[in-house]
Amino acid sequence: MDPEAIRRSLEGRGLRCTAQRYAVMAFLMEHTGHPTAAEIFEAVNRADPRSSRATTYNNLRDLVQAGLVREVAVEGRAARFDAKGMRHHHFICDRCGKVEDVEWYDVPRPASGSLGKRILRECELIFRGLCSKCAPRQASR
Amino acid sequence: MDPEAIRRSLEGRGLRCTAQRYAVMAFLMEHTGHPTAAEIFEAVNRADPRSSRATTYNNLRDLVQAGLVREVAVEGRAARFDAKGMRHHHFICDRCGKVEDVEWYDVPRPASGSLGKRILRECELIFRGLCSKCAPRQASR
DNA sequence: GAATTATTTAGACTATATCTAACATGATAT
DNA sequence: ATATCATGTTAGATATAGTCTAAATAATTC
Repeated sequence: MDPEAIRRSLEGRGLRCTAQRYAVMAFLMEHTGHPTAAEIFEAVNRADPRSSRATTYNNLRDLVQAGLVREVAVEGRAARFDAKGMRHHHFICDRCGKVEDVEWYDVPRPASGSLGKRILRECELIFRGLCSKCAPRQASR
Repeated sequence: MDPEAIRRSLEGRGLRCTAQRYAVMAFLMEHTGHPTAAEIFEAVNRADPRSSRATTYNNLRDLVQAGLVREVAVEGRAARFDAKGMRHHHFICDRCGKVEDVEWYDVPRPASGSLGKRILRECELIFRGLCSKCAPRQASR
């Protein structure tokens, strides 16, 4: 992943490219497995530069606000993050909570009448069920 | 709402119809505004029977597992619940976090190839943006 | 390089949810 | 009816996830 590209995408959104912020963004781009904030914090701190927990959360918040990162809320579990690269939908495993990407396809928008005065920003599709690891186990219970 | 119908739906799922559990279910059926666990706990305790916090959470978990209640995870906020009555999609306000229902319409399923060995249970659509209350305010910032 | 602004930090704090172990209740069998 | 047993409830402790604060540091601008 090109470091300059990351720097540019941060600065293009009005965010300074600090070592800590860069580390969060780079980690998300290299690890597409939807890590939690805690996992990102740990990963970033395995090597220099160090980053405090507050900074990791701050940077995740900033990156989400800037539209570079997506947060996926998972019921009863910590939020998970991914860099907004290629568009995709999400599959969440009922059993282990894993979040996986599902190939993108267009989703029909709701009739404008049912939205009223609301302003629609985005439309996401979430599939639920059992991931390929959990499916066999569940079947045998 | 018919108390007998609630009792039957609980027992049909192997859950005893206790006063506390009934209260949670009845509250959710009467209040379609997606309350949080804390709100449900408070509401149930405004009148008899009393219910502890743990019981409220236990019952919500049981009801979700039984498929009678849906949990909607909202980023950075407490989970919200609704009785699974009529099928609907959800609209979540970026600004105030409110969860609103959007009229149901069918969503095309993913190509079976992109699901692999996963077992698909359901498919939900989440719209994001600004609710009708927040839309005007945001425009003027 | 001084001033300004954004960012980072450790640790306290808040919010949300789960766990524990004792007790109560409802269902079943005798 | 009463004993038995599984299910449900409870208060409070504990865990987990995330935010806040105020001081220190780093980046940017003048």
